[in-house]
Amino acid sequence: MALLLPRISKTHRNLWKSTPPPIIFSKQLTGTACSNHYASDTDTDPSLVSALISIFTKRPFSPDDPELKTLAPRLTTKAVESVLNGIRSWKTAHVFFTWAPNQCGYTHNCYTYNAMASHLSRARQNAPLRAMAMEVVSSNCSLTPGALGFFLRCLASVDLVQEANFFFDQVTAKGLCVPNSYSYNCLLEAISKSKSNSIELLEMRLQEMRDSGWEFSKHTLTPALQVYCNAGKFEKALNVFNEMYERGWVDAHVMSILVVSFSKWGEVDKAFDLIERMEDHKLGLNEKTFHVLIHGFVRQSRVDKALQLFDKMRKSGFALDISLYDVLIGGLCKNKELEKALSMYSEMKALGIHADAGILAKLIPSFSDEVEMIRVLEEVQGDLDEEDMLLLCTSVLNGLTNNGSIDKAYQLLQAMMQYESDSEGEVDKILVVMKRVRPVTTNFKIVIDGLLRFGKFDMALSLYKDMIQIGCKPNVSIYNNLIDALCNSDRLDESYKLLREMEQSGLEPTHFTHNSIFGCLCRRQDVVAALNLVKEMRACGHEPWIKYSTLLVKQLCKHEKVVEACNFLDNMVHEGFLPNIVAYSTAINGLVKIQEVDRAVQLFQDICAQGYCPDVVSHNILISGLCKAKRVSEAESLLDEMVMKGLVPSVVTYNLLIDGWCKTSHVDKAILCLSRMFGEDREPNVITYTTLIDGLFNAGRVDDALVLWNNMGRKGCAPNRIAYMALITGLCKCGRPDEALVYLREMEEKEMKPEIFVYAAVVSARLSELNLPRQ
DNA sequence: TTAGGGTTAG
Repeated sequence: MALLLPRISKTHRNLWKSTPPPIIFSKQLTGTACSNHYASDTDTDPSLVSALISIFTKRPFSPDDPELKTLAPRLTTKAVESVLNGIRSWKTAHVFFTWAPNQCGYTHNCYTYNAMASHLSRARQNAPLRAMAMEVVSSNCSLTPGALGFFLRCLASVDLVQEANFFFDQVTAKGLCVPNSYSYNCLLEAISKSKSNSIELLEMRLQEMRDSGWEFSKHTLTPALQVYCNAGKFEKALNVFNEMYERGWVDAHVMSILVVSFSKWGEVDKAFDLIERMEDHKLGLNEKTFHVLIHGFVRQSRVDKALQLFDKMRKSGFALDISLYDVLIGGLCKNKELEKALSMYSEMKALGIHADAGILAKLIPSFSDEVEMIRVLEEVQGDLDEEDMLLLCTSVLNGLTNNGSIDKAYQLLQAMMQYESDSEGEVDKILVVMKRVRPVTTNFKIVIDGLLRFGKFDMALSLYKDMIQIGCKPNVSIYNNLIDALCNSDRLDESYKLLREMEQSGLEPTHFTHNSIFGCLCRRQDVVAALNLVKEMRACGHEPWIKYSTLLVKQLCKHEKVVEACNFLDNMVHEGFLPNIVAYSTAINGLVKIQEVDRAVQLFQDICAQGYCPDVVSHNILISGLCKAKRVSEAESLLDEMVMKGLVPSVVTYNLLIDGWCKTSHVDKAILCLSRMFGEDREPNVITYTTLIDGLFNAGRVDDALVLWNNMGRKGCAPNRIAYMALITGLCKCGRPDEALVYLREMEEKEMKPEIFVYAAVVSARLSELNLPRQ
């Protein structure tokens, strides 16, 4: 392709460089190009042009108008161009444009094509524009590079980017045009408007330009920057920007491309910073960019910056329209900044901008009381159609439900259900308004959800039945919420009934539906039903939530049904749902709790062999079991094993061992364990200290216990109720009731309530001191 | 709308 392009002399190139193309379509472009080309034409006869315009715009238009026959022989391309530019309607222009080449001796040229193309692109008439591009090529119409650029811009302005590329290639291949850098820049601008990633195409065209000796200008690099920004290619975009910066080509348009891109990339602060730097250089954003940025900032949940931008826009004197208020009020409502939203609403009213249903729907839930919400609805109802009224009614129902006025919402929905019924004699005006709107599924969902939130399950169920009654179909979400709420109150039969109704109505249960019921069965410890449901879930490809499986295991273990718990886990494996380490740890803990330590160890080893990697908590559970069984040395070996595996023992791990050593009368080993904690940089907690203090008292080492108590305080570890109770009972056990009493008072001063046995210990110790003779 | 659960002291 590049071979078709002639080498251009340096002076010629510089000419193009010094006259950059205008950014926006301009009549001047068409005019200038035309007058140059048709310098030899006789001047257009104004009477001919006005006569043609008059005939073609006259209603009814008749192609057989005798005057046309006399005018036809005088037709020139220049006249056709003037007529096309003088007609307002694209359709009329098209009729004239089609009529002209049927006249003897007349053929369109590139300027008449462009005049028509301009009409079609402004009217967004893509199909005829596309057809015209093909016609230009097939009719072998020559184009100047400027005319080619203009046509490309027409195509690009209606997103016919592929067509623009194809057209460019066709006219160059057929030799109808020798494109220059301007034509290329127009093509690049078209490419930069493409919605799809067009980096490859851009780079290909840039290479073609280089190969043909065309110099790059601001108008070459601006679309390049746009393409890289659109594709999120930061590095490449930065390179282009730097080049533009060095050449002094950065202008407000270039900056706007960057600002909008930063906004799209979520870098709102950077975008804002850039805007402020633009202001320092007296570069302003245009109205469209302000709009794009305000919408973009709100989309990025940065209403703060959007508001600041809105303020700048206001100060720059731009018109503030409803769409801006809409997006800002929407953003503020979403952020729960209701006061600000309402103040924007007042501001827009003061400016004489009428809020539409969309804005009102966003605002209604911000009103604090139901009277106000309902008043807005009553006020605007005369001006709105049914669709808008439905939007507002939905918003009112939402607002009432969120405000806790669920009964009012229920009452209004009941009124909507009496759609178009007789309202004569109705006292409550709002009910009359509501009866004019037919309720839809969303309305039922809002009120049913509200009722469920307030625990009014029976009302919710009855509303569900009502909606079916009036022919409104419940959706998945309504079924899920009803089923979940019923399951949470253990109303299992009704949940199953709804599940079946859901399936019969053609709706597929989701994993949430199934898991609601699965959770209920697990809470009930109904292993058989749970496994049956799991089979059903497997058929649907739904995975049972592990938290419920674990819950079932825990419940079974709590009731000493550890064997059943283990069997359940085996069955889950059989169904293809592998329990995780947490579920297994729960079962291991169950075994520990019924003193089946060997079986606990066995299960632990089994799952290790299956490839599970028990974590710190799983190890702690086993260590706790071994300690309780007084197999503390084995427990300590397990600690070493953990470390070898790369696990970092937790405070709980050490606490368990300290307790183990204390309870087996090896307090010194427990103290060693505490030192090990310090060595490992593991901060002991109140449980560590309490455990050891209790151990020291039991070993009769009162002073050591008291030293540790004081150390604990010094280390900033505040004793809690259990720690105090251990200290007091410990002192009593060691025959120091007076000191015990001091700490008991201290404990009471801190408003910690001791258990009865603490008082009993003090009393008992006191009595021992008295050494009363046995009766 | 939806997960993540299991271990320690008197």
